[in-house]
Amino acid sequence: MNNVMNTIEKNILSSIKDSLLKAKELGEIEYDEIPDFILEVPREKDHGDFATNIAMQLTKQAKKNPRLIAQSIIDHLDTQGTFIEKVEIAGPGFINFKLDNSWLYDVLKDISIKKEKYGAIDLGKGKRINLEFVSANPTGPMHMGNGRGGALGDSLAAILEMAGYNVTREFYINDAGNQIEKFGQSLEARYLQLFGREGQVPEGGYEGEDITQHAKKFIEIHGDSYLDVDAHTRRKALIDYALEKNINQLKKDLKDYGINFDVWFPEHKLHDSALGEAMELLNKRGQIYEKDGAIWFKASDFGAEKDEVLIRNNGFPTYFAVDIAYHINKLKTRNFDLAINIWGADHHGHVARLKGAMDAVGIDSSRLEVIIMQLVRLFRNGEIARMSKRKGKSITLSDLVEEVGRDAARFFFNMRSSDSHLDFDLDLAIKQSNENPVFYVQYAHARICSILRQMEEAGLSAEDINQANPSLLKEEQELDLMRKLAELPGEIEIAARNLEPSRITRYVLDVASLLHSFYNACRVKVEDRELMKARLLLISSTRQVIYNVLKILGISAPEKM
RNA sequence: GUGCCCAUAGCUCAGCUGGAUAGAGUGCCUGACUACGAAUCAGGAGGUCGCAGGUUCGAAUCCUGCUGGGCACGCCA
Repeated sequence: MNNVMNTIEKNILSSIKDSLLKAKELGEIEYDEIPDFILEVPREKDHGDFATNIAMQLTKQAKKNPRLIAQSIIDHLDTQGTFIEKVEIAGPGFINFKLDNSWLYDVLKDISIKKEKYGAIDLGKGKRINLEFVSANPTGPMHMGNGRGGALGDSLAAILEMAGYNVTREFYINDAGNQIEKFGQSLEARYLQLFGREGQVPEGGYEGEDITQHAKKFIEIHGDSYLDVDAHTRRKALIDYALEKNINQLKKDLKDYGINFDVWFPEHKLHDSALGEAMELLNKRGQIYEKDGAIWFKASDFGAEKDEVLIRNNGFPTYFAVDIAYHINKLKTRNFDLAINIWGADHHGHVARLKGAMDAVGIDSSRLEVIIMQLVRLFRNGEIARMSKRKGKSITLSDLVEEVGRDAARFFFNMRSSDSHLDFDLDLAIKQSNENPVFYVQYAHARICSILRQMEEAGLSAEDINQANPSLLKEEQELDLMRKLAELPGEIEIAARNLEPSRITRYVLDVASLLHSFYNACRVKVEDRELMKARLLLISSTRQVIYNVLKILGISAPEKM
């Protein structure tokens, strides 16, 4: 999908390259290869619409002052058929391109045609991505880390889809293994205790009130019928009951949070055959050995710090072994082009060995991307809040959504880049004022909708607006706003390449800010009917861009507030 | 002790593969509603980019060392 800005960049780049060739033929600039250089939108408006550092990058090869090189390039630059109006040398040797404003008018047309699709690019070319995120343990409720991971993952999925990838949102259900064992033992302990029998929550087990609640509810259904059966049967019944309830609760909480997964992948599926096949594969390739009664993977041969146990001396597989089988399933069995995992910082030590394991079984580990997300701290009254005041226990994701709302929660979690620690200010998130950035953006959207509603009073239809003449828009605030709207496809590309949704959050804040500036500087409802139509087209396009971005972020775009 | 992440305005953070005078929000100060939503806008003050070296036309950005904080180093997940 081509877009206005992209086309212009391509044209300027090819003009520069043509000019360089001519300069070379004339002996003005010597070079073997064109070095890497940048064509960017400069931060300073005085530096034009686009700028390049090509002349500075050529100094070494050309052995010439960059400003002289820049002059040669400009001398031979063919600007026919481009929007370039003026070219200047600036600073140490930048070449600044000032464009005719008419390119911005094309952007408005582009938006009015593409609508919800404006911003879409074909970077991904339909490549299949498996994006696994949240994957909270089904042994209890979700916490802040799951909230951040959920917001990050879902928005990243939307960005990648916008960038032309085919994305599967996946949740891995840890419904097997050691922690489920502990879960069962904890449930059993409470079950027995409720009948006055001896019961002990195991070391590292689950002490939370929710475990007791499960046991009580279980008793309401099954009474004492599991009191005198063997422990294995009793635990299995308790686990089956509580796990299903917890998983259903996870699904409900995530849905309330605006996240819908395509695949819920249960760990127990891997224990049938995938795990054995993975072990066999590693064995055939000579990547495992036995020591102290356990089976080890030679992870240190593949960039990890040390070797890792796959099968414990009690015969049970480790989490790591199952994870290897899971990622073989993703990248080989299901053959995704790329698997992206979002993990909390406390799992970062796992990255090198899992990538190593992929290489060891012959899967290119660059097909596995792990986003490490730093931890979240909640603040209330300027202090770290760990406990819910009302419930007296740790604050869950559903507590947070209940308190601040889904929009604020998702916006705040996507305001910071994933590798920076996130301080979540609860007081700010619930504030319905100008201090709260999520309201700032939503207000811009509602404000536009309000004006558009009044459009009919002026006897104008959406049709009339789309036929408006944008070249009437000449005010500084109008041009600035249009320039920003033009950047959306480029922002999507950078966010997709860097796997960084927070970039989009900041972008939409900029759009809202420029809209408000425009609004305060220019009236939309003016006497001049043609100008009014053009301005309506501008705000209607702005509304579309805000809407598209908020949709990516999973945040509502209210028409009234 | 070893590895990974972080350190930029009073506070919370941007700064895309090295580029021009380091930006935004918030807080503080001064202004703007008889006009489309003031949940808004315009302006001002506020910096040794943790410290010290190095690489080069150019470093907040890359390299090395140090300081301070987070996380991880288990036959847990």
